Amino acid sequence: MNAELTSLMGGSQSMSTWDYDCFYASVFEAENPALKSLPLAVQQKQIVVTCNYEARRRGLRKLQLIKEAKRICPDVVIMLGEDLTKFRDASKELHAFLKKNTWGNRVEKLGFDELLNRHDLQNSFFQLDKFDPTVGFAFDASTFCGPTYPAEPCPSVKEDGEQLWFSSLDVGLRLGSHLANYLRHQLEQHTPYTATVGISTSKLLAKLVGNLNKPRLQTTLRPPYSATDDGQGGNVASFLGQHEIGKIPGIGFKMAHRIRTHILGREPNLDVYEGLAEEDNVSVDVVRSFPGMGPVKLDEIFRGGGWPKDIGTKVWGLLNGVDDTEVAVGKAFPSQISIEDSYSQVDNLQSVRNELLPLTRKLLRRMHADLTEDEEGEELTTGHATVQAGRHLPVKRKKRWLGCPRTLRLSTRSRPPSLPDVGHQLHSNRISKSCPMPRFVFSFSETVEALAERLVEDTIVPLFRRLHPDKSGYKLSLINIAATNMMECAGSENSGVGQDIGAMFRNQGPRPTQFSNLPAVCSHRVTESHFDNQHHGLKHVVDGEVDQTRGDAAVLEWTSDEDGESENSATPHDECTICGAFIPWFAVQAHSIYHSVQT
DNA sequence: TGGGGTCCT
DNA sequence: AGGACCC
Repeated sequence: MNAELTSLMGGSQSMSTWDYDCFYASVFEAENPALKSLPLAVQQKQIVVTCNYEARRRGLRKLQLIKEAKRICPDVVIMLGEDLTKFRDASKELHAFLKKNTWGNRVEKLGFDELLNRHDLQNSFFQLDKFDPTVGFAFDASTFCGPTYPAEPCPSVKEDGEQLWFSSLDVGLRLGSHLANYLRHQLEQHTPYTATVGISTSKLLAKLVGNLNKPRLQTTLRPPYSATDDGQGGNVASFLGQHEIGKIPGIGFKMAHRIRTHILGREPNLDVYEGLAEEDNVSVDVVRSFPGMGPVKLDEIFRGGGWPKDIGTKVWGLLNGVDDTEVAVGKAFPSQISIEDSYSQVDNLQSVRNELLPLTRKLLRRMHADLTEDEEGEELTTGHATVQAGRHLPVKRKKRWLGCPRTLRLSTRSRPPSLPDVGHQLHSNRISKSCPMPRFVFSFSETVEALAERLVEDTIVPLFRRLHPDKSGYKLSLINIAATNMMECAGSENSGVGQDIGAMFRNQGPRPTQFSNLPAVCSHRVTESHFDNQHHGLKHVVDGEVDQTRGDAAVLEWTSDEDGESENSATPHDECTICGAFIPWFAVQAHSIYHSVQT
């Protein structure tokens, strides 16, 4: 394996990004399944923040004006989604689902509907026992599961008997694709939600490749990633190169604008409504091959923008498919909680007070929901432990703070003077003031209602006066209250690296009952017709009726090691000295752990 | 154009 | 305290 490849793999082999399909709309559909067959849009103020696929089929889009949506699709069903509570709750459930199936708590959240999951193939349970399919799950390691980019392997590779790149990268990605498929089906079985997944070796690549097959499918970026010796370009370069520069995660509106301006030699025409004009598109390929382009040039392009010091190097890396950022460990609580609302016009102190009170109540409720736990919380998380704790019933539920915000921040946005402004809405207009979070808000003995009133009068109104010293003259279009500067409270658990091995054993594989229809050993390969891309939105699970063609049994069939794989296999296997099963290298460690806890 | 979040300077 | 980025 060459050094470039090692760098692309980042040592982590494989990871996936999970994107829950039209998330807000799915939450409403989960509440009321009758909505599934109707065009459904979720509204915040004047816009459609998301809509289901039936609505998209009829021409609706995300971030469309409500007016426009109603014009295009008069019978659209509209749900109000300004209160995020139910979405946040659903998001937590989905995070918990993936976390319990992942070693080392390597599940990072990006917003409410996106997760990054670092696969841990050393510890994941594949093919643990060839004769007992209930341990782990079986799969055909000679194929990728589900759609890939490119769809077919490079022809030149097949001719090449040596298959230089047929390495741990291949194995890791194949495995990643099967693991993702397994987990997607688990998700669909156990929750009302569906997800779209991208599998690759970095956040950058996994996120982008996941966009290729959108609802309810997965896509894996195939090797070879880097250029091979015979001059074939790698798939990373060909895949990334086609993307418009602003589509690359990490290159936002401002940086994309600077790059386009430099490449085009003029300001792009930015129609805020139509997006970027076709002739102003600048692809990654064009940027990368622009004369003199490199980290130094990029630093020059970004000079004076207040970006981090090493931004040129970082962006050059992204353009070349290099993203070394680790999947973060899932945090026990957020590092900031904020509540905001927008208004047509708030212009006097009494209206401000009227708006501050409900916002503050919501903030305090959120602090209780997200930053506290029951004193005996961890003992009560599983049914098993509940029985043991039952001896002490009735249990006194004492709450305690897990995290403690030390700062309170008030932000406002003023309505811009109503100039028929052709200029872009580049600056956000928000201003803020902060102060220490008063201690009394952490009291468990007073009601949220009482605490909120006190907080508004004692703390937030004074903050507001500092923020807007002039008695009048402000026209607020937004107020935001935030609890920030979060500190971990003493005594909270150190949610370190994968401690509950027992729980992982219980969760890594399907329950035995799910395999009750399976023969103990299946020796045929998974056929094409089993893959999701063959049903492409045709078959769905309808209200509790499970579509058998999508179940574990159909998708996760076994391929025996000895026939297809052994002679030309690039996947090393070891024979287990205890049970005699052939174990791929990546599962050896997990397999031995399996034996060690089996007794 | 919403109601959230992250990290960096 | 603000500004970039993300969804």
